[in-house]
Amino acid sequence: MLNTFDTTTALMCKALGHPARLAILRQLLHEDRCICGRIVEVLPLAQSTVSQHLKVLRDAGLIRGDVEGPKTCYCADRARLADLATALADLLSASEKKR
Amino acid sequence: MLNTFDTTTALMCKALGHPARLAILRQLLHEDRCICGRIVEVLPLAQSTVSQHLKVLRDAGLIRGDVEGPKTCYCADRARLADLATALADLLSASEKKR
DNA sequence: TGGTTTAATCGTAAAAATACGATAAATGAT
DNA sequence: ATCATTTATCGTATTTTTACGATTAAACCA
Repeated sequence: MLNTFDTTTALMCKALGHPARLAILRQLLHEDRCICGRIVEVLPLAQSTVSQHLKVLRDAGLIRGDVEGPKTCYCADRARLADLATALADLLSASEKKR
Repeated sequence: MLNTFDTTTALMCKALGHPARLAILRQLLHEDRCICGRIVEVLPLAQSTVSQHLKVLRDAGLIRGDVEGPKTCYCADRARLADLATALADLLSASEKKR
């Protein structure tokens, strides 16, 4: 009754299920690439908290982070986000067929 | 930096951010309408727990529940789910334009 | 009316999430 | 080599989530 689809989709949804993380993702989509410090500037949260949120997003596969010297440059994984949007749309369309 | 979009979208994502709730939604999409007891049959969770998950989904606007005598008949709000899929897709396409 | 069925709510325990400051680790600059 | 910058991680307190059994409330049936 709960399958792989559920757990991976739920993981992504869960990652987006916090306003701060959604804001972080939007920031990354907007600026394309940015370092942790930039996000700390924009959000009213401590550096350690932002770092924690970035980890959640990364673990869900929604963003990637390249270490560049002492900095880490983050960017959104657009394909994964597209996958999620598709997964939700598919959930709907699969059930439409049998109506 | 965190707006209405973020909070409402995050609320829906958060509701979907648990495998059991995703399974419940899928069940409702599949069977179109079903009562709480039916979901309890399908999931390995206690009645009170299922009821709690149904409340979370309802508060997020993803499902609706009609009281029918002693039973409550739940159904998925397809429009809201479509809205979420669209919101995520828009998030992407809005950022594509400026690349 | 009394008993049954159904679902919500209450109370509660355990686990997870959230936020922070402090610290550590790594790199770059002087 | 030392110092500054940047980010991850640690430790921790607080809040929230999750799950359960027990109880309540409402409606139906006999």
